[in-house]
Amino acid sequence: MTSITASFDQPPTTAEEEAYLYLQKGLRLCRYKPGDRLKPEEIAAEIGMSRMPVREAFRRLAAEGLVTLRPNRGCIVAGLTLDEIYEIFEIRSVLEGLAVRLAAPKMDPDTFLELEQLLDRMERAGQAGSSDWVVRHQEFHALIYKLSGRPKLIRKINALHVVIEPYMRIWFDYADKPLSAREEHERLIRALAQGNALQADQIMQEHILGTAPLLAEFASPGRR
Amino acid sequence: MTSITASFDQPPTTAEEEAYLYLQKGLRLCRYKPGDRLKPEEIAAEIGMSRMPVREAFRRLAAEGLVTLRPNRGCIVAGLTLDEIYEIFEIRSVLEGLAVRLAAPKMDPDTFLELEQLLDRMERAGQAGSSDWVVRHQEFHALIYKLSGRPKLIRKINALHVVIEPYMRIWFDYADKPLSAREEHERLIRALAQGNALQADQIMQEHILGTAPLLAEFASPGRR
DNA sequence: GATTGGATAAGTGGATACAAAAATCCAGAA
DNA sequence: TTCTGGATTTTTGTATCCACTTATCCAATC
Repeated sequence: MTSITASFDQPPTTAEEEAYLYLQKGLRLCRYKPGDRLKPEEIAAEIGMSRMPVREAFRRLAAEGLVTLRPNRGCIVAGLTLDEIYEIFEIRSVLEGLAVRLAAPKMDPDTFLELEQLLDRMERAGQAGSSDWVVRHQEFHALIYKLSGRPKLIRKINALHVVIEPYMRIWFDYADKPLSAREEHERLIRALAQGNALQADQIMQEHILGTAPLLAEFASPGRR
Repeated sequence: MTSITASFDQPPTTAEEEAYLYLQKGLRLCRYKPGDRLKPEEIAAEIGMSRMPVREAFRRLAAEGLVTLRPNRGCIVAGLTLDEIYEIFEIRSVLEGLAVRLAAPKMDPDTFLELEQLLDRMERAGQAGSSDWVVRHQEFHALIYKLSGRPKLIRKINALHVVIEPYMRIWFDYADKPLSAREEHERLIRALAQGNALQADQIMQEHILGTAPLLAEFASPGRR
């Protein structure tokens, strides 16, 4: 249905697009690790093109903060310090808080039902220990954000999610998240159903800032 | 001192960098208008390089939302609809609110003094009708944000400022801003001086959302 | 007069080539 | 052994070239 991360709907139309998606995927799946050097020639060979489109893809990724580009020094996978992870969570908290605040007045019974169903599926997936939980969780949040009707805001939120995905992945793999998150999610949709925008905002901010310390615990070893 | 917008400190080290700064400047100063088509060849000729670095600069600008890039259709200067301007102001309000909230605990007497001095200079520039007001105003805000100690947050705020600069420019030229803003600025630094983070956040959000309608008034005619 | 089809021009995307910069390697000296 | 300086290799930055897509223009047709 609605994916929180960028749409992979249509196949890439240009080589640059293909390179961009290929690299983004590699970064999100941790195929490339922080500090790794991405060599244009190598990557170009992997996907069967010349260095040029790859270089252009680098520029985009750099603008999104996924890699660092230094003149004559090539492209380095950007890592996040603990402070930076926290900072991104702070930013997320206000952006996603804003999104739910704006979504609250647009809540309708149909959407409420859909959200409850997603919660149920999350619950089941969580109990089964299925990785499906992550996907449903993203759908749950994406659905709410979409309600806000703010495309630019949603783009910014998604961009941040891509940046922290490698760190979230560590967390998802080890932490016992479904239990802790469940109650907050229910409080959230209840506030939304009541049209209590400020409370929903508040819950979302706590929801996000609450996960930051947990994540730091897993992200810290081996991080600069 | 501290400039709110990107640093023009050192001269560009690569042709791509030069193209990027050249284009960004052109966009900020409204030399290129929304809907204009930017032809790589033309621009490359203007600054004495080939199309390649210009194309790469386009990618960065596109990632920042300043231009739109469509396959085989070239590079179009992005315009903002009224809705999009509002949306950006909403995003700004929470981001800059967060920045002052985080700045509050780090406030010290020296900085307070510096802020007051900047307010005075703004006051004088405003009464003289000098465009200096805009620069001081940016310095004032930049100083507070810097206090927050959140580099990524500051970068995001600055990026948004670049996007709306052409619209702010219209507003600065016509509106009677110093009078309306003065009181809010004073309330802001008073809240900061008292370490009242939440109140400072609140004031900042109101400060930003309050200017949005004024700006829309000027931005609307002729905008799609 | 408006519309359509196709020739022509303009522009874009990508590969290759080449110069310049950085990284690497290795021999010789301390 | 460790450090240093320079030659070699690798990699990056940019220009140029070619193929292909899109835009423009003009004439033939309705």
